Amino acid sequence: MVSMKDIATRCGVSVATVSKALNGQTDIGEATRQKIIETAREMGYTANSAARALKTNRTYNLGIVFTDLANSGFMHEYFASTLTSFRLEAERCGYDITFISSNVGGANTSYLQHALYRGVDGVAIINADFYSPLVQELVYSDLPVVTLDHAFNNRTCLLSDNMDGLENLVRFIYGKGHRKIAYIHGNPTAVTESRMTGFYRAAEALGLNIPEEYIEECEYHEPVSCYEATKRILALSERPTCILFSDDYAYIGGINAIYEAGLRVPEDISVAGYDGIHMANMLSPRLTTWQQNTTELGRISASKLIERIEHPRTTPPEHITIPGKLLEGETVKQL
Amino acid sequence: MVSMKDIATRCGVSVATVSKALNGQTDIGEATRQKIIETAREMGYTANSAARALKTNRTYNLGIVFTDLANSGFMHEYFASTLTSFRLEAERCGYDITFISSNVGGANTSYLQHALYRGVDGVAIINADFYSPLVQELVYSDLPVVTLDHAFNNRTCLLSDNMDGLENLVRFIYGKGHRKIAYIHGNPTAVTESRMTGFYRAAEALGLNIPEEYIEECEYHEPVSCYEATKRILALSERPTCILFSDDYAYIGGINAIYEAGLRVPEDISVAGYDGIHMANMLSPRLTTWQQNTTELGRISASKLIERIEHPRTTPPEHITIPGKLLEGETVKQL
DNA sequence: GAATAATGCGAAAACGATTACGGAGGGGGT
DNA sequence: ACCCCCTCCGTAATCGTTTTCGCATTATTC
Repeated sequence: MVSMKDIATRCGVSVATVSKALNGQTDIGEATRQKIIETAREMGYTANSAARALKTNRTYNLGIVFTDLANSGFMHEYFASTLTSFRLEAERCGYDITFISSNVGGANTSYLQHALYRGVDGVAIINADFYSPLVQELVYSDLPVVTLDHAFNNRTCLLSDNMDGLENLVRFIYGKGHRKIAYIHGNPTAVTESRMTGFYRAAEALGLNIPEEYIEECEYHEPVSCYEATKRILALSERPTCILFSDDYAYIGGINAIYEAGLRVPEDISVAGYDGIHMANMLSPRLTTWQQNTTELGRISASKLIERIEHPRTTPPEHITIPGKLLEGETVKQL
Repeated sequence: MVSMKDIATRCGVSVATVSKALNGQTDIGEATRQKIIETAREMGYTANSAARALKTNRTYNLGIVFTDLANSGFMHEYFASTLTSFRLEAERCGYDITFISSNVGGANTSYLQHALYRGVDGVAIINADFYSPLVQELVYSDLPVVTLDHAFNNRTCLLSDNMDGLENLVRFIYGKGHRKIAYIHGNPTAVTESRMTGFYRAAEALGLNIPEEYIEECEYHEPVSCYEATKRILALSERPTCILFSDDYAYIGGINAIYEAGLRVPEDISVAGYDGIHMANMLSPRLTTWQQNTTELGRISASKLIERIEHPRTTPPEHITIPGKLLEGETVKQL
């Protein structure tokens, strides 16, 4: 590997001069700068990020906590998509991305330890168990941190508009004439809480009476558990006219239960999902759902994190809500 | 940040001793070692990977080339899943993962430049345009490299058994009594070529006559283009009894075309996919497909890459094929 | 032409670790 | 008592940068 020293000797200048020339310092003559840049190109010079990081204490590396909780062996489109746009924005700003996990090489280190070891400039927690002490430790460390879909005091955080989303969804369904609406929600998290609040808020505002049996729980992103919850609801003596599912993917299980019961969508029963994954539009009938703006979620979380890294004094922590939008689809029938 | 120097002064030993104690060198007395380890823990010491990398020329970082070609804004489950298990295995061996892209911070660098800058110990090319000169440059550099689903001379590579997969799929369908089999293949890549070969090999071995019109092209993972290709096939005067789709996800488009034509699966027409994504089992009827073993693909590519990094002399490059398996599903009818 | 200011460059320390080499001290063999 | 050999630890160089400070040299001003 060719280093600055090689360039320096070749150009007959000092290493300091090479460094300054290559980094655009102003106290270098234009002629020498050009010569240095040129020979750097010729010799195939590549900077050494480790040396730079050692000296400057900046790595231009962002840590990502992305734990596949469900362990389902593949990534939820919501997270995958958010991650993709996060990465895009980070790279646009000159940052690379490293996964931060809590045990590397058998050594059972903490997230924070790992982040410090790698010297990342900041961390985005995209997907993790927010209640775990390891996450708490990381969040309240000195590192710039942004979290996704879970708010911490005095830390910036990006939220999908879960409450509004569900409220709007219910209002839309209500507008179609439905009064008996069931909700199969996901496992309890901050996200679920928000959505439940939205659900009940709409119900109250609209004067809906929601019997207890209309509320079921399933596991997010798990069609099988959704299939079973759906069966329980379909077995009720007073069946709802519309079922809201925890998410679009789990809905695949729900629709199976519905078909098995010999019902058609939306003729016999209406349904709606949540997430707005790509597939929702491909199904037939097209699924009515609330689309979260993952592109913005990823982009903004990256840019806010970088802002906090580069201008810590002038960037206060904030809680930012990214609005989604209704995908009308065809699965909610006008009554 | 507490460094080795701090520990050294606290323990009344030299920095060298601290380093050796912490790294398990044998020329340190047991008593001093314990004392050093203990105070390191007390003081909350974390090693500095940059300094270590600078000195040792090893980062314990693996580069990943993972370009979302389709730009579909979300990750294909096949790649996402492979990536997940790659990461798992890498972390088990004490390696972290960094994305390598060809332009960071506006500077239009090459993959190789980026990899060298970050000093990764090796690179896995999971998803990229293998014909691009940037990839070629990377593959034939001095860095240890493994590629996925695209073989290069003298470089280790992991292949899903695309040829066998398609051949077995066709044989299975043939076994169910089908003789008129259409194939909507994906856009031309090395993978597509293998699958086509498998398709024709089976056809020839079984004495099938495949008219030209039975072969259509669509874009991988793109239901809309698959929808159109399917329509073209359904419009043929002599309609096939079974259609093979490029992949399970694109199939969503195909099924829509089939339903639109008023046909039922598998009563009126049989279908099969490829990939074996999670959803295939959730659909109703359950999709017949060939499941690629993404878990093994990811795991083995990581372990082979690490092997080549750690024992370059004794690890020859190899081309490894990972077998998949048939998911029978319910979409191929017994004729 | 002298004083001052601006410009261009180098010396050297520092970042935090690793490692080859050497040396002190103690124990054992003869 | 002598020599040799372990055991255990320190010295110092080194990895490739960045950055402060200072020193020449040249330009500017009166």
